[in-house]
Amino acid sequence: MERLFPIGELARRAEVSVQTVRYYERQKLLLPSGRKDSGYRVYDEKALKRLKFIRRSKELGFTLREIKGLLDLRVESASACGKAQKKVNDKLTTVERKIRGLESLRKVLNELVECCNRRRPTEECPILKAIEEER
Amino acid sequence: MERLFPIGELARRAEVSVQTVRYYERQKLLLPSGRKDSGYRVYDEKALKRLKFIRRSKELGFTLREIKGLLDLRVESASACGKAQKKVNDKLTTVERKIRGLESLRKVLNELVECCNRRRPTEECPILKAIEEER
DNA sequence: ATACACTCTATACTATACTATAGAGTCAAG
DNA sequence: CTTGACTCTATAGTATAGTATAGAGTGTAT
Repeated sequence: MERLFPIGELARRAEVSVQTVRYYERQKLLLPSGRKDSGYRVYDEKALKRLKFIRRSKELGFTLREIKGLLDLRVESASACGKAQKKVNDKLTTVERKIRGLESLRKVLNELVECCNRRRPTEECPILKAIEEER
Repeated sequence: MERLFPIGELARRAEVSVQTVRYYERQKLLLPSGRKDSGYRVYDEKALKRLKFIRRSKELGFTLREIKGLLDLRVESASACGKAQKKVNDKLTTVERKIRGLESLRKVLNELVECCNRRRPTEECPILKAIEEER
């Protein structure tokens, strides 16, 4: 028997607001595990994981629509793994491009720190050099 | 003498709309290099670089406010390099957390592909394993 | 000199992702 | 058995980041 908990606890543990959880439900991103007789939503640990995944993915620059796509990959994988493969590869391409962009930005930020450390503040240190890669 | 070009060419080359360029100007993110007598905006290659930087940063999940912060780092670096160092380090922390999140997501996506390749479609392949790291 | 693409300002509208509020019901500790 | 924190639905409002349109002027190729 897994422990169930109400929306307030879910929201607190995922560090989002209760309204946001209900909003995600309307957007079909996160359904409650069930309802009490009173109508109160109840959630389990899996729902909490899913909500944390949503929050973190948003921080990585995915829209709710894209996040839904990512979560659907899992659902489809059991029944139609082959069909989903192209989708997964598309997501991989996107993720890898984001990683390259961020690594380029990290490099330039590190160069900025170096400029400061070496007391050469008049150097160019151009942050615009970052993320110049073409698609 | 550097070649100057109008807003339409700038927008086309940065792959954004003309309205978006004017919107960024209102948000003080990108000023034209100058104006013609007619009032037409003119831009140079540096402005194009800046606009591309804005577009790419947005794809990496930064808000316009955050992008402004990144671009201001460069401006401040010449005059007050020392003072800006904490800011740069904060940005580095953010960027590195994003990279780790994306690498975790990439790992899970690769596992999904592997599951398909090995014809083991009934495995769990749980995408929820991704991005579980706590802050 | 005219036609057609481009630009100007100002304003209004849209999509996404929340956030707040009202008014009513529920839960649980003392 | 009450009181205070929590939850419910429904609806409205907000912030961000554009997008669209109107009405007027500009640039330039023929």
